Amino acid sequence: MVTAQRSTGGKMSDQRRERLRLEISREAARLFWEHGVAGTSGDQIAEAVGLSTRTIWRHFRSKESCAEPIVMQGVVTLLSVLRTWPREHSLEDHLTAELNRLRREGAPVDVADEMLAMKMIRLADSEPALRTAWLMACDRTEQQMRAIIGDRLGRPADDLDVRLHAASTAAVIRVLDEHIGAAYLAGTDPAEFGDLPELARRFAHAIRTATGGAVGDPVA
Amino acid sequence: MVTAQRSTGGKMSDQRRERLRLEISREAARLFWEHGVAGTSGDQIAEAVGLSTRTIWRHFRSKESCAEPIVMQGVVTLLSVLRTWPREHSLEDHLTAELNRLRREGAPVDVADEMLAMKMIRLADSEPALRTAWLMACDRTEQQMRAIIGDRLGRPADDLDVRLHAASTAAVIRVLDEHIGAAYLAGTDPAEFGDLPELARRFAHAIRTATGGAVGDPVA
DNA sequence: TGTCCTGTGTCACTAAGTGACGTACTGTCG
DNA sequence: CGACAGTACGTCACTTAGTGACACAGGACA
Repeated sequence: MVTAQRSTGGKMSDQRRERLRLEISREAARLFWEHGVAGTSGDQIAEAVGLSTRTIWRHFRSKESCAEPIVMQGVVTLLSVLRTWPREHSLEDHLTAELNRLRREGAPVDVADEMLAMKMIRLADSEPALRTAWLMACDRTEQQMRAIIGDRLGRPADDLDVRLHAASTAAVIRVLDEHIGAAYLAGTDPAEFGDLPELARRFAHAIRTATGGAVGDPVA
Repeated sequence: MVTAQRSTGGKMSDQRRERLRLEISREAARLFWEHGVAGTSGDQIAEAVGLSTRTIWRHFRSKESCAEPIVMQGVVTLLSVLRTWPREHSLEDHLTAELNRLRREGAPVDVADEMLAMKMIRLADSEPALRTAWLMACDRTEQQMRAIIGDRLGRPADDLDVRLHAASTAAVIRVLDEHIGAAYLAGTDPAEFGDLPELARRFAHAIRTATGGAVGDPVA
């Protein structure tokens, strides 16, 4: 009976674990933003989230890494949209349609979380510790892009070309995220980014360029 | 005591500072490889390089970051070659010519350092702490690529397109480095990578693809 | 009900990293 | 040459990130 996954056992589900990590991350990010990373202790994070300090270290390997889940929230939407990209659609069409649909039906991630993510990325400019967290989050993005692109190109995820395309794709997503987040926090008119089709077009164009056109078109 | 030649002036020159950081990094990397990161203490690094532990923390903000300089040695050659890329040459031609010239005249970086760099990148697969160091080194690569590409395209280094191209370029350099390093450490025949023109061609092609052709051709 | 199993709290402990202060060396000005 | 200024380094006390060990609570399952 080892084969079937014990979904409802005494063991904490992965989903629940992720939710807890996200909750810790939220409080940590808030404190980081208010008092800086150096000015925030593990004890403070633990107290803010209502857990013992020991439990914090059971869920995160370091203080900086507490920021990773919330920082990932800045790209999970895009990632989940890419994961459902049908082979017969172009990148532009799919992104536009899905982002529009999400806007209508309500985004899966909290707006406050996205704000926190932007703040962390902003803070990463001056705090090397947070920069590592952001880069690690982008690294995980890249891993997922390998699966998505590998699947789309009909090649293994560890194929060299797939890895190259995934790395470039993750890189441009990161840069666009940094750019948009910085502009947003700087007070640029949100309407400028509110135009979903334009936003989708920019992401799609950047990804298409970064992969030399290998990722973007419909595939047979 | 290390008592390295501190010949010039009251203030330590940036070059001397970098040399010292590299020396510390070498010992740290060697210890990380032999005993793992967790199995290496700051005291051990200090003793190995002949400095006090306090001085180690004056030069590095954390234990993991001690690996950054040596890990950077894996890309400094390529970076320095790219920095001297004349506008009227194609990427392929310049890379081939320069890498050949370096091979003839003797490489600027120690072979042992490159081996250590590969080992660190390898170790980064299993040690998250080292992965952050590797990613931070790649991040610095990206900063330098912004200057190189911005200069070549005749646009400011913080231009969005320049940043996108730089990010993609740094990403493919990273992936190729990981790929070649892993193969090398796995015992693949070095002759396979010893073919400089072929290696240069692969890097050039990857960069050209990752920038949609914007980086690679001669410019007027 | 009793027995696993797992997540968490408590406490003692190791080690990463910092602050403060003293010292030795080096170049500079008189 | 000698006093001065600046900087890198050593020493030591100290804070805090992070771990190991063990006990306890609560839910699943017989």
